[in-house]
Amino acid sequence: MVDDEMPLGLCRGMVLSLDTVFAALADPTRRAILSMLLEDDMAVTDVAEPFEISLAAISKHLGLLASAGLISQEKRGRVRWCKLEPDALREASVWMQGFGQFEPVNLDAFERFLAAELVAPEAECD
Amino acid sequence: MVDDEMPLGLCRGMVLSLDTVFAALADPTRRAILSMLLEDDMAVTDVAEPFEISLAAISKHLGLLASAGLISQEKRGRVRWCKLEPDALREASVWMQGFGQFEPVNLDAFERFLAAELVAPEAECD
DNA sequence: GGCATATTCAACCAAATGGTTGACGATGAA
DNA sequence: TTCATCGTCAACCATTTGGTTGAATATGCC
Repeated sequence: MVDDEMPLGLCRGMVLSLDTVFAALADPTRRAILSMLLEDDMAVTDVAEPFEISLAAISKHLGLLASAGLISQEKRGRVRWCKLEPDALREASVWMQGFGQFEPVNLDAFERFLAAELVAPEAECD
Repeated sequence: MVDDEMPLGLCRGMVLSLDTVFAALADPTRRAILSMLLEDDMAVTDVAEPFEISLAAISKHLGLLASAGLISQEKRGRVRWCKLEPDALREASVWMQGFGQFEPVNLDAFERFLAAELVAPEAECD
């Protein structure tokens, strides 16, 4: 596809961050990691602790999140600290707003959502 | 992974819609299609017209968007009309806005440095 | 130095993804 | 009826993804 022919101003390089951000968010393990980092910064090992997959797999997930800009990582001593970077979501969020006249910026809705989808394993999750 | 041990209430089947919605949004062709449908409903052939990939590939993309709930498809005559369903974005949008809204608790100098350093170069997209 | 801990790397694997082509069913038009 | 159009299906292919394991690298501690 040639840029001139691309619909609605899409052009290569511009969409890369949307690609990577949305792809990063498409995985439930990575979303769970982001939720954990919402509480506090964490070391890689501690991030991995609740999951059953290998540490190497978690390390890959963290690398992907970092390359999408959703987290940052800083090595102090032998521990690599992972920190949420919520700003990276802004571009994607703005993109999504373009499609909706959803009620914008509703933190109540978010908290309800977290309650329902993230922090409530009791819901028939036998 | 056993559900009991899953962090933050993740359990299978529950997060499926976020998975599929974000995965659908992770592809630039599909986002372009959604942008086109923002203007008006379109037939599959017309959706495919600006792209260089095959009609079959576009058909697959549309099927994926439909299964994610982001569009609906209705066959009238021999034409299948595609229609944007922006409501499907609401859940994902709420999820993202929640993260974006959290004022970073511990935004220190290092992170600010990273943010400045890693900001994508302004893509001049006419 | 020697050992344990923290994390990544490299090689591999299975499954999913995004694309192709050609055949096919369904529909509208001549 | 015959033909062109609309769209999907099936089979295939290359690449990416998400996982594994085992080795390697860094760092902290005794």
